[in-house]
Amino acid sequence: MGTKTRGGRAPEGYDPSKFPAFAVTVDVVILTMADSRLHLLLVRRGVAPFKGMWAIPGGFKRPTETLGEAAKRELAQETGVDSAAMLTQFGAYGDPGRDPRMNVVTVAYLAVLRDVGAVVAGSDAADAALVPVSEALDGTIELAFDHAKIVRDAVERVRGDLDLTGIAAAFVGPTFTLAELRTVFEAVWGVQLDGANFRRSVVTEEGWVIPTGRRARPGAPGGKPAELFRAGRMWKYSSPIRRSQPNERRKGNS
Amino acid sequence: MGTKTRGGRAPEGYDPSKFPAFAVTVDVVILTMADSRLHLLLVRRGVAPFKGMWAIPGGFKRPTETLGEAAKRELAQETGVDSAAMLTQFGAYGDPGRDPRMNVVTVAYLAVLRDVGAVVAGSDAADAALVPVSEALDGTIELAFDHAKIVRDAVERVRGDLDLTGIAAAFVGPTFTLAELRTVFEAVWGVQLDGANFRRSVVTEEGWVIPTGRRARPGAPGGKPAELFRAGRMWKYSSPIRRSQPNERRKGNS
DNA sequence: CCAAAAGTGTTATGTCTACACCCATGA
DNA sequence: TCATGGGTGTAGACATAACACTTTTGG
Repeated sequence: MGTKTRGGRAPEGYDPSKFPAFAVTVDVVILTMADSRLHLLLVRRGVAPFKGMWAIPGGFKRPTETLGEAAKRELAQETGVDSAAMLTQFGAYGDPGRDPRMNVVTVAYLAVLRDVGAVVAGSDAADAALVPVSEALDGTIELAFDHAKIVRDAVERVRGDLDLTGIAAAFVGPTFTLAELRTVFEAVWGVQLDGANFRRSVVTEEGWVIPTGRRARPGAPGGKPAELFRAGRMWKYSSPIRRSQPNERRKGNS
Repeated sequence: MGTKTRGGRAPEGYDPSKFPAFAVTVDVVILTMADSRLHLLLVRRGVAPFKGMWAIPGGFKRPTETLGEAAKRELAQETGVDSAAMLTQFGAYGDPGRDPRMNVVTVAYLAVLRDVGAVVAGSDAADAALVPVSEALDGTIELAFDHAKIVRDAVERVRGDLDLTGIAAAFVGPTFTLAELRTVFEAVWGVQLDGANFRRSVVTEEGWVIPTGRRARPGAPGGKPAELFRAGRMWKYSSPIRRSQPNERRKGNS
């Protein structure tokens, strides 16, 4: 950050000790899988503005905590989940007038959880709900503030990160079948994936999934018991232009 | 954003009208190519704290402008570049104590330009400099505040975005040779790329570069004149797990 | 003519897709 | 034993990396 710089040239009109005051909030987009679809945790606002409208959970940052700690605190308050849940900062929003009361800049985090369903069911159903993201994206559910845009950005982030980071594993349990993991990819990307090829991609690629010896029990209709895996380091860097590591360093060609 | 929500349950200890006040600043990491290496524009701080130390340009956000507008304004102030330069928000930083004077949250932007060299040379050389990013990353140049981390994050962002967005084109002129473009990839990724294969990747992939009929004049040592291209829409979504669009929708396999 | 850089051809190797087929289970 | 999903095999299509070769310039 830092006040205006550049020596004495071009004074900025800002005295470092007289800066415009902002409220800083942290909002958390909480995503989870339910019913094979991507869902979003929303809370109903109890106070003006936008009273009674759905919004993503959030609150003021405290001067004594980091942004990440604030996000973790909000997540724990809303869901009771205290763990090292996957929390990713993905954007800051500060348009003038986005909050009619005052100047607010919000820093948005993405949290990926499993089993939020139980959490929501356990809390007061009137003011917290798990809704399909599609309904938030297409406007079926109207959101307070600029939260519609924030949710759009969050979903875009998940789509892009899914195959580059281990974020997919956060949607499923500590151990999971490849069918479960595949469902995450299918829901987030909105496509159908071939189970056979998906398995090969994911088990071939180093560091994605680690087989536990165990197998899951099949569901009602039977079927071969699926292998159970746990998450690996999951890291992958794909790219249209391949990096080459030739024997001799080459420049250009010829 | 939004005050604490969730009906009347669990009052937060925060009155919406009595929020902690923060200064919000916008910092811009300005990257450019020089001497076939990735460079970074730094300014020397003229005021405490960190007086005399190098820092990335930045300044207070005004309540009447968006974060993006603030970044654009800072960029223009520092470089004179007013154009629709590639400006990407990539992070927010708000650790307590990151600014010893007050509570500051900064939103960081990445700007990619060409020809910053001329701009820097034109200004007072004592308080602005173009330095290789490697020197900022390895600590050869010590930066004020948490700017070292901000620069690291910016470079990481460019590395990831290079082949997914059109950001590479922002490093070169409105028209460019493929050798110039390749130099960007090589500098940012720190690799050597085969010129022949690079050309194929980039001209085959739809929407990356568009041939102008013209050719560049070869340099001193001669060589065939290179074709001049301009940037296309440049978009690409690569992924380790392929999306398939089968004739019939399939689920799983069998 | 020579060196240097741009651009094209070529080939072995690897990866991906689609789908056939086998396996293990519940009912 | 039948339906259902899990898991393996595989052939053709396609993409990639490495490098030989041709083209076009400056000196």
